[in-house]
Amino acid sequence: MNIDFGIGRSALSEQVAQRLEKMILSDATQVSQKLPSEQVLAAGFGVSRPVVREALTILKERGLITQRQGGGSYITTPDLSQVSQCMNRLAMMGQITSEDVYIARISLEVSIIRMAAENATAEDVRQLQAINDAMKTTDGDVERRVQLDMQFHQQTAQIAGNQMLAIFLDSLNGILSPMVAAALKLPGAAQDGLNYHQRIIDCLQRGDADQAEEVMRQHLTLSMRNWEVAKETEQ
Amino acid sequence: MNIDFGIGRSALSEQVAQRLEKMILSDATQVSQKLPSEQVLAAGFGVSRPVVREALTILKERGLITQRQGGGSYITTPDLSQVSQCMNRLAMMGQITSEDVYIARISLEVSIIRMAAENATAEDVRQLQAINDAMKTTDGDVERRVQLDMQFHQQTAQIAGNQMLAIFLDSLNGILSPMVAAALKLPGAAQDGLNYHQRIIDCLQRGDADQAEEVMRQHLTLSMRNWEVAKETEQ
DNA sequence: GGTTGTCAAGTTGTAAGACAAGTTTACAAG
DNA sequence: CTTGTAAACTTGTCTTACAACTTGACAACC
Repeated sequence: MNIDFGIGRSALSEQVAQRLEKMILSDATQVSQKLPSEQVLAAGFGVSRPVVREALTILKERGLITQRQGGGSYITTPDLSQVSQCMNRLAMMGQITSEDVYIARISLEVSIIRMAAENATAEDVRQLQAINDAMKTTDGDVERRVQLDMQFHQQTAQIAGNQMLAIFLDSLNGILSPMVAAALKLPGAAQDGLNYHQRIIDCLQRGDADQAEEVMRQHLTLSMRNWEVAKETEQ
Repeated sequence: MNIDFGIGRSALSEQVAQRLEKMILSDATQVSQKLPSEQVLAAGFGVSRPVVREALTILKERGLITQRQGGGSYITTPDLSQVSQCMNRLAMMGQITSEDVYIARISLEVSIIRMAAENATAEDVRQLQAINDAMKTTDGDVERRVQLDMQFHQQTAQIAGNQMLAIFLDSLNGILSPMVAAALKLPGAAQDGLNYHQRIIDCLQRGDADQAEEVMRQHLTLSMRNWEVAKETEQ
């Protein structure tokens, strides 16, 4: 055995993974297609089955394939939440500061709300209103309140209709959630948030992008200040 | 053997990976610390060595550890480029449209250049000028020209001083590069870009954030139009 | 003919043992 | 104290084996 298919002798599994990834990414029409069995792949690449398994584990982690025991390996499209998970790890390892995240949030959402105001339909406005109404009935349940809050802002990104910006915003949620939760502890902050949301909804209904942008900027700037204060008092 | 440490019987390696990840992320001070050997881990979790190896492969893919043959496994901080790689895969698999990416770019860079104008030092301006000067001497070499172009914009993000926005912008580069390269094929586009860059540099030197924002928006909007035209003529 | 139950083949998940390749450590020689 | 070497340790790969699960075909039955 040990037939050499042009693969060097170090980091074998990495190289096999790279080859397979190239094959998969080269043609997006292959989604849901079945991969050859691990045995066949091992024979084809001239390596052992464990090496192929490691390569497939890497691809699985990258979201390019899914495996079912006894079923086989199938090509899939990566999940959008991967970016978010990546970001959370970066934050956990101290690579990103909370201030930067919040400032980035403001930049993103100001752009998003402008686009949302230009695109919003009556149905869109109704959904936002429903979320904001639900937030009014969460007295005490901070976790639920924060969840709905995030959902409100994520919904504006959906209305804006830009997938890229939606992914960016989503990638901040994991880091933002505890910060928003802390900011909500300040007296009046919860009601303030509701009011701002309502004003934003009204802007979207009128299609007033300029005003929506201004209100959102105020809303998030104040929210960031609240978080800073809450952080100080905790220490 | 087969001692049960509380881990179920399906997706063993996933569960081991999750446990190890929690241990690693729980304390950021453990960076560069050595993990127990695969044998010890296997014994500790009550699983076989291949299972531990798969778990470590997952962590390696997530950038949380590095392994050296004969040396051991060490905890590391994930690379910032991981987000970029993620995004490239999403784009490759057709999850993101090029239009969305370019619009997101404009949103990001408009915010970035404002912050950059407020922070820029004389040294920062000098570096930007150096990049732009280098771009003037790349006649014909489109690849080099695009590379410097991206570097110019990435440098503004560094000047802005927000790590989060810098990561976002960097994550677009892989998708943006071929688009910028296509746009540069139009007559006059290259010279136009240089002029816009120069105007932006001047704004930063004066600390004129409003003007910088306006010029950047013009620059990128025109660049996007050029790409759209170039794309049409190619087909 | 259509449906269903059963079985065999194929596939992934896990285990165990072995060796190769590289690193680290300890110790002895200088 | 330095240096060289050997032993122990660790990761990388291979092989074999079996368990768990899925798929597909085939036969029995309605």
